[in-house]
Amino acid sequence: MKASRLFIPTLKEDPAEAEAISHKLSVRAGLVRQLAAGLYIFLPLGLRVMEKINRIIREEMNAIGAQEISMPVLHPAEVWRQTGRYDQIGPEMFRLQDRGGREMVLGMTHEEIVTWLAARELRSYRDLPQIWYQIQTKLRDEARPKSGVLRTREFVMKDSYSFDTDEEALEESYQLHVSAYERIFTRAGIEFYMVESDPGMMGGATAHEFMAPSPAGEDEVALCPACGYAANVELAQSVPDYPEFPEAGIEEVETPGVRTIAEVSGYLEVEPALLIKSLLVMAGDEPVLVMVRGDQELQETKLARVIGEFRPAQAGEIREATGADAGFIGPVGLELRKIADESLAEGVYVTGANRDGYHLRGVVPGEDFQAELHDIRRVKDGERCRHCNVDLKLERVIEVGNIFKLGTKYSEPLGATYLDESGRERPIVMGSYGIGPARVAAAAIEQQADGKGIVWPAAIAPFQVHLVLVQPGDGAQATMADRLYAELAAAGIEVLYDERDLSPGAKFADADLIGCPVRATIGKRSAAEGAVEVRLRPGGEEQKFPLEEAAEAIAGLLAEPPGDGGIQAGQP
RNA sequence: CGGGGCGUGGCGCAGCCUGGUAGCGCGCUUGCUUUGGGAGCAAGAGGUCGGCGGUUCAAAUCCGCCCGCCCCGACCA
Repeated sequence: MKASRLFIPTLKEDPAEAEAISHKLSVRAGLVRQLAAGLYIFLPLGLRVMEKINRIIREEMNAIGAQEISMPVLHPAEVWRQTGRYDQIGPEMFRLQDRGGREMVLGMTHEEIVTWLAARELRSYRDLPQIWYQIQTKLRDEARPKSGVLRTREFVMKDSYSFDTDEEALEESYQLHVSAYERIFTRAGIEFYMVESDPGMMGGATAHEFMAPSPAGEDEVALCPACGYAANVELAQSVPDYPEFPEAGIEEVETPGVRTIAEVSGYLEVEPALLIKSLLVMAGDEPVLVMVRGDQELQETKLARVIGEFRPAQAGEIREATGADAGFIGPVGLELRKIADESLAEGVYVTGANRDGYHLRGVVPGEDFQAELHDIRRVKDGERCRHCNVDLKLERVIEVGNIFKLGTKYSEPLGATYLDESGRERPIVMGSYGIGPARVAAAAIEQQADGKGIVWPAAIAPFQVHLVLVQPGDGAQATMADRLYAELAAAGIEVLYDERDLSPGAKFADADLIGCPVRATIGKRSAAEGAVEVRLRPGGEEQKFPLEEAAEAIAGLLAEPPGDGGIQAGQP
C-alpha cells in the first residue's frame, strides 16, 4: 500500500495522557485513537495488527478441532439470572432495558450464552466433545480503565468453551488449549509464561494464566528458575524464612502512640519479622482476626479461600471486638476466630496488647494463643521455592490468556445435560478459555520497543516491509522503487511503500516508529549503483542488494526463522 | 468508591499565584528553495481558555458546582 494514500496519523510527541510504553507508541504510531476512557478506535495500522493476531488464533484453534461461532453482545438478563451471576456481578456489568421494558445486559463474557446453546443442542455422549470459540466484543464497565489498550471497557476477546462427558475428557480439552495457546503466543512472537492461577469466581478447581512479562503489567507472578514452578502471586507458595527469636515470656510494654509496624519496630528496636501484624476483617457479621508476620503482607485472595468473602473491619468494629484501636490489637486473650499465616507456627513475637498504648513481648503462638494456620501471606522476592528450595523471582506480567476448568458450574443451572452410554442423564463438564488479542499486541510492543519506536515481531507486524523512496521527484529512484514494490507484492509480501514527498529524516523516523521488520531504502546513494539498502528493524545492520535480487533477498530474510537479534518466545 | 493531578488553536505546553492585550514549539495552508535521519525562507489560517453559575467596571486568571481525562489505591467473574 502506498503511504500517501494510507491513513497513518503518526505523532512526533507522546500523548499527554499516556504512561505505558505501549500506550504512547500505539497512539504515536497511528494504531489507535481514544474515544473516551477505556474506548479505543482502531485505525488501519492497528486493525491490521489485530487481524494478524486473530488469524494466528483462528488457525491454531481450528487446528485443535475448535469451531468458530458468533454469539450476540446483547443478552437477555434472564440467562444470567439462571446462573446467579446477574446478582453476583456488580456495577461492572452494563445493564439496560429494551423498548418493551425487558431487562438486558451487555455481555462481559459468554459462559451463560454458550451453555444456553449447549443445553438445547447437545444431548448425547455421541455429541461430545465439542469446542466452540468466537472472537467477539466484550463490554465491562471497568472501575478504572488504564494503560491504553491493556484495560478497556470494550475489547475483543477470543473465548472458547469445551464440552465434555467427564473430568478426564475435560483434561484432554484443557491440554489441547494449553498446546494451542503455546503455539499462538510463540507464533505471535511474545515472551510468555504459563502460570497457576486462582480460579476465583469462575468456579472450578484448576486454572492457568498465560503471562507476558512486562513492567506495564498489572499482575505479578512468582517463578522458580530451577524447577519451573510458576504461579500468580495470588496463590503462589514459598518456604518461609525465620529470623532469630528472642526468649519467650509474655511481658506488657508501654508503646504510647506507636501503631504501625514501622513505628513499633523502631520504638522497641525489634526487626519487623519479629512482630505479628494483626488485622481485623469482617466475614459477613463475624469478626476474624488475621495475622501475618510484620515483614509479610496479607494475600487477600488466599484468605478469601479460607473464610470466604470478607472486608476490612471499621474502627468501631475493631474497638468492639478487641477493646483497642487498630494499632494495638493482637491475638492474646481474644475470643474470636483467628487465622494466622503458617509461618507463625513457631517463634516468639511482639503483638498488640488489645489495650491502647501497649504491646506484648515474648508471645508464643500455640501457647499464648491458638489460631488456625494457613498460607495467607504474599510471596516475597527471594523467598524459596517449595519444590527445590531455590530463590523465587517475582515478575510483573500482562495477562494475555487464561484457561479455566469450569466443571458443571454453568451446565447444571442451565440444564446442559447429556445422556451417557447407559442412558443416564449427566451434566456436561465444561472449560472456558480466553485470549486478549489487543493485549498480545501491547505485550509485543512493551517487550520489544526501543527508543525509536515499535519493533514488531514479523508475524504480527502491520506490514512486513517498509519501502522508503527517498526522493520521489527523482525519476530513476522512483522507477526502481516502483519495480521493487511490484515485485514484492507479486511475491505475496505486504509492503508499506512510502513515496510521500517528505524529507528523508521524517520518513525514516516514521519507519522506525511504525516498526515493520524490514526496511528497504532507495535513494540517490544506492540508486547510483542500482542497489537497494535493506535493514532489519531491531538490528539496524544494513545490507545492499542489486535491484534484480532484492525482492528475493528480502523474501529470504523474512522466511528465516526468528533468530538472534529478533524474536524470543517460549516458556521459562 | 477513596487519594492525587490535569483540562488554554489539531498535538505538546506557557500564561493563572499578583484579574485588564491569549502566547510558544510542532502540525496545517500558499509560494519559492531543498531532499540520506523529524528541511529553510516568506506570507497566512485556526482558540466560546471543559461547562454552568458567582464576585468584579473587567475573569483563562478569584470563588462554587458540575463534566471529562490521567495516575495511585480498592475492584477485576
